[in-house]
Amino acid sequence: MINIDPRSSIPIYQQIVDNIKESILRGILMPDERLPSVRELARQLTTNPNTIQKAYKELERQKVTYSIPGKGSFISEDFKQRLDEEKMIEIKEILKKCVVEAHYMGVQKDKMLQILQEVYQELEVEENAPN
Amino acid sequence: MINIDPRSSIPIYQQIVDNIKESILRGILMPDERLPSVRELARQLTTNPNTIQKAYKELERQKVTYSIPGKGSFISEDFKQRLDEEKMIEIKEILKKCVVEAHYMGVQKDKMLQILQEVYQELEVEENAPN
Amino acid sequence: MINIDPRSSIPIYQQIVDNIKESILRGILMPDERLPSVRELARQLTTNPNTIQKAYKELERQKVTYSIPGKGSFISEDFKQRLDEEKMIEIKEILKKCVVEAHYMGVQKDKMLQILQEVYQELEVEENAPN
Amino acid sequence: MINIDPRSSIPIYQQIVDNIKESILRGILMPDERLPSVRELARQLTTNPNTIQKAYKELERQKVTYSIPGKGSFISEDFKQRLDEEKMIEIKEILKKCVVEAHYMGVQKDKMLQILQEVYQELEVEENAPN
DNA sequence: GTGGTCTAGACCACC
DNA sequence: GTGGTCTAGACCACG
Repeated sequence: MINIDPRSSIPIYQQIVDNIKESILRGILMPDERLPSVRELARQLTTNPNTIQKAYKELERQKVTYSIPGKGSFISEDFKQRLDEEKMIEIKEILKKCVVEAHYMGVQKDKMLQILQEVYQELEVEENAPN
Repeated sequence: MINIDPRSSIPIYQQIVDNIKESILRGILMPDERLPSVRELARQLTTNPNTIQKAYKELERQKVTYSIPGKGSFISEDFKQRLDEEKMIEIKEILKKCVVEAHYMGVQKDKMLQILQEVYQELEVEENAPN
Repeated sequence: MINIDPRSSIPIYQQIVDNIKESILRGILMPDERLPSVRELARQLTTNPNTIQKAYKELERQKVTYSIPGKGSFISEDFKQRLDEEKMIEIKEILKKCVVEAHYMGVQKDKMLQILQEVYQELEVEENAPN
Repeated sequence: MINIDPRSSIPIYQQIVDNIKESILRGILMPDERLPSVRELARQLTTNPNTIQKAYKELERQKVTYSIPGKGSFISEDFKQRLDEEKMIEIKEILKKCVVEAHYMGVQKDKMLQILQEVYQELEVEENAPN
């Protein structure tokens, strides 16, 4: 389920964090579901338990999961953070970088909008709840 | 013109690269325009010349600029790379990460599309060229 | 009566100990009153009897309760330990940590004194015995 | 400056975090001041660099410090977090535990208030700014 | 030189 | 069994 590229410049623990957060969005992981144990996942991914531990702790810090010592790590209830100005700027910054890169590949505005739509479709997330 | 945040986790040389690429998109820097010399920019940003050198080298590698030995670095003609499958996936990956983060801040699909539009407006780029 | 949060980072047995000590202070549990049996409480809290056992043992160690083999655990008479220098330092240390955390939340001295008063009121303890 | 008790049940990295936060409050560490490097402090405290790293990262996560890779870790500007309801409850919980413990040592309300005052004096913090 | 990541292997408390 | 902490030693990118 979790796919890691050890050659990527993105740290392994970060890849795990991203991967799990995406799985939750996809509905593959449900609230209160138990994640593999640190040792178990370490064996699966043939990495060091410390690396998994780091990923799990980061997830817990972000309140994406909660851990019960002696029991395991579990998916939190779905929640929404406060959307403050700072985070809005952060999203915009990443999008801007995306747009700049896209420009150099000849991808223009309407194409980008289309790709964004596709991304949502691939995540199988229908977030446009009817008002 | 170039704004650097030395406290950011993004390497300084990378910030410079991003900054210049954005300026080109905005039309602030025009083709064949000369960039400041390494020493000049290093003084302006009160940073290490080696860092500037690294940024300029990276820009050249990406063919965003070209250099004439003894003259300096210059902005390349506007160009479009071939949009291969690999790069498409790359864009999608970044967008996906953006979408996942946005989800946890309660930002949904239509809001994201709107933000993307805003980003294009702020870049003052009219890329919807007639086909 | 006893409220346990299995997701808390505080060990369950510790939560039980704290909970019972607080109940005694509130006057909910009176001297010589019998605590539920280990099995009984384990069922109530849907937890492992070993955990309850550990909590009861800790309470007895602290002389908060006493046990009569074959009968059960009972609340001790109200007592005051000798206030030695060591324990005074211990209290101060915890308070200091509290003050440091409060500072970073913008809570200042007079507010902290007020909160401390509130805590006493909520515990419904009138400890200002006439000297 | 930093004092560690390796026999304490409190993790070493946590002791370091607490210690530095207290030093900032005392005015011993000032904004933008540089902390010892990870390796340097590890040598001073005869602990492992990883442990120091963990402490420094936790401080950064709490925005108490900021780090510039290749330069070091620095004290952030003084700041106040939003005081939300959740954190208020947290402070109260710790204070309550403090009060319960104090009770068993025969320390009563007025004595506690006095101790709290002393703690503030020892921290040499005069936070009752005139309005 | 710095911080950041990772591995290998150990010990502990908790349930 | 679980997560949490710690040590010892390694490699990397950055400036």
